Amino acid sequence: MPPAEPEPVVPLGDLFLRTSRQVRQRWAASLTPWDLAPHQGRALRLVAELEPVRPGVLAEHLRIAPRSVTDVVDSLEQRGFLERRPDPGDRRATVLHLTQTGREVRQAIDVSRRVEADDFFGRLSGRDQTTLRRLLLRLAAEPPTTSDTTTGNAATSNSLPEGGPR
Amino acid sequence: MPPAEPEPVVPLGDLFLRTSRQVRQRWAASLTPWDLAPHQGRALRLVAELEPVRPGVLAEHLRIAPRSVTDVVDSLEQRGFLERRPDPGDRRATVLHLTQTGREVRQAIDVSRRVEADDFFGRLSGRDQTTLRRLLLRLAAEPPTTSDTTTGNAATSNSLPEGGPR
DNA sequence: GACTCATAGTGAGGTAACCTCACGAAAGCT
DNA sequence: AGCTTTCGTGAGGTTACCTCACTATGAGTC
Repeated sequence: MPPAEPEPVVPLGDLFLRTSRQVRQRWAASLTPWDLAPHQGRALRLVAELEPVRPGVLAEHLRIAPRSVTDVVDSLEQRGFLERRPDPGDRRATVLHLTQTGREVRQAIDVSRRVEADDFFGRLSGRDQTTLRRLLLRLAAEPPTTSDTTTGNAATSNSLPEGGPR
Repeated sequence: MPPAEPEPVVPLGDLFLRTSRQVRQRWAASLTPWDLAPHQGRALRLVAELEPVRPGVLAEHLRIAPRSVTDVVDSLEQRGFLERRPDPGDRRATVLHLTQTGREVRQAIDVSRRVEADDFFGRLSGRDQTTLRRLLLRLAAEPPTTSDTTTGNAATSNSLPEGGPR
């Protein structure tokens, strides 16, 4: 037999990324009615989740530099989705609160998002969805080993202070 | 107990995105030895795949505007990974070819990439990997619904001409 | 209570990856 | 021949990030 089949098997990683792009597209689509960028959506959700939260903490959760959070918060505050209040316990600090509008929008997005997800993953049977969840949980679970390349920095869970190479 | 539990079950979409972030991180890591950005890696791979390819076509595959391809190509040409040659059949046009270096780098990245993927997905049993592939294939398969613009293009959806809302 | 050092948020200014618009050169149609 | 389209790119804009430097405050030490 001559040379083996070219084996056009798509590598798992490629497949995964290709699929995730669709998921991201849908998530972005859930935001368009409010004309929000994905990163704003993420911030909104996090603020809702951590409700009285300081910008610095938000920065950690978003994995961006504190300075960048200022901008995101600016944009959301300007839109009336959240507001800055002085932190009663520390006069250097600020705490972020959702406004009523912000809360409503957040919820509406959440619904739309869930609808999108159900639609997308609904193409799998219930059993398959459960399986997928199990597999993903296992993959997402542990910050995998090291296999570190560039300067022994903590690879995967890279906290924000490092200005990662973009 | 009146109000039901908040059900802290992570939505599938979230889980998926969270996992995909790790995959992307690894893919980016495969590129750092050559100091390439992900979008450069993608371009390199595509050029290798379509070998004598015109910038415009590359733009479609990358789903970015033709003008943006010029920049990407500039950067890769400057690094000596590919070169522009006049298109013999159309003197307005240009065709892109990988250089020898480009070809080598492309291949090295490919290997590194596969290693990363194996490492990551290796946390699943062989059976589970097969299952995952099956599920992903089903999800990635058909660009569900949505009005198709350019007839049955294999593309996921949105071809480039639309400047998406950013 | 004053000294020192760390921390919170932000102004100034930079970069990278995109974008649109406009344009010259060549191609294609009639 | 003209008219229209297509190819790639110059010019200039936007966005989402970044670092550095700074003020105001807090916390620890004497």
